[in-house]
Amino acid sequence: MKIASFNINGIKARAAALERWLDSAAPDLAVLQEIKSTDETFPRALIEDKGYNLETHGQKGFNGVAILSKLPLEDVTRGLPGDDSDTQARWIEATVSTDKGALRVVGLYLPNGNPVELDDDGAPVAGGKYAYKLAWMARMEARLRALLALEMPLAVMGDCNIIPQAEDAARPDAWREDALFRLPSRKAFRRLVALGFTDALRVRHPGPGQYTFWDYQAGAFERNDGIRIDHVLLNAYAADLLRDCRIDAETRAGEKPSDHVPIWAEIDL
DNA sequence: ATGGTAGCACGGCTA
Repeated sequence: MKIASFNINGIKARAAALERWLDSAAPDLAVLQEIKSTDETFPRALIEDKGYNLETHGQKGFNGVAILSKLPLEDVTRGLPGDDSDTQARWIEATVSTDKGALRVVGLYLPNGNPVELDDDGAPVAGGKYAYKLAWMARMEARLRALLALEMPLAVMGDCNIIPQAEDAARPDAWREDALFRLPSRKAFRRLVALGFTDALRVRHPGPGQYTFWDYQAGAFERNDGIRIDHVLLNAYAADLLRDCRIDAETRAGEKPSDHVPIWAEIDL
């Protein structure tokens, strides 16, 4: 089973690019981020006409996540628990089953967190975007603990808005104070991974220079000024089934591309 | 310190 994650940066603007990728990569399941669409206005036919089931968790204008799958999507849940006042659509879950077993899948769009606002003591300013990012990651930890307790294969995939290590950026020094790379962000992410996850790309293809995002501005892609922020995290049950993991970087060179590219994993299920 | 690009939706926010 080939599972993938792709931040498409607007489903309406990305119809052609998404279609090209679905036809060439042919994932069995994919989580999408930044659909920037409500559930009602999502162009479902684009995906359903290719034989995929589709579940969306949308929002007008911003954010929004979705899961598409050739297998039926079971036990679908929407939203990250832990804060009823949070209206941002950044989390969706579903289960798929084959004759070999079942897989629980999380599709997530972790908050960017910029601009970083700190008080005089260096603490994140309450109500600011950076405080929201860290609080969201604390809620994510609680949900991941509950999912790990299911003791079944689990894939947590999406735009994590975290550069895990210096080797995951072409110019790490340019990101030192950024919400994607500053030390408290990396520590919070490391804490999540340490709950019991494997970074699928890192174990299959270790080393620097593997990016999933290049800014639209200042010719970042042409200069290969990229960062690795889209991740496939597998619990031990799923990591035991991992065959391969790759980044489809060539999609960034296509017509009207997203600023992110897909990452996929082949799982023996 | 600023500006550079893109999406949504048509003004300004988000990234």
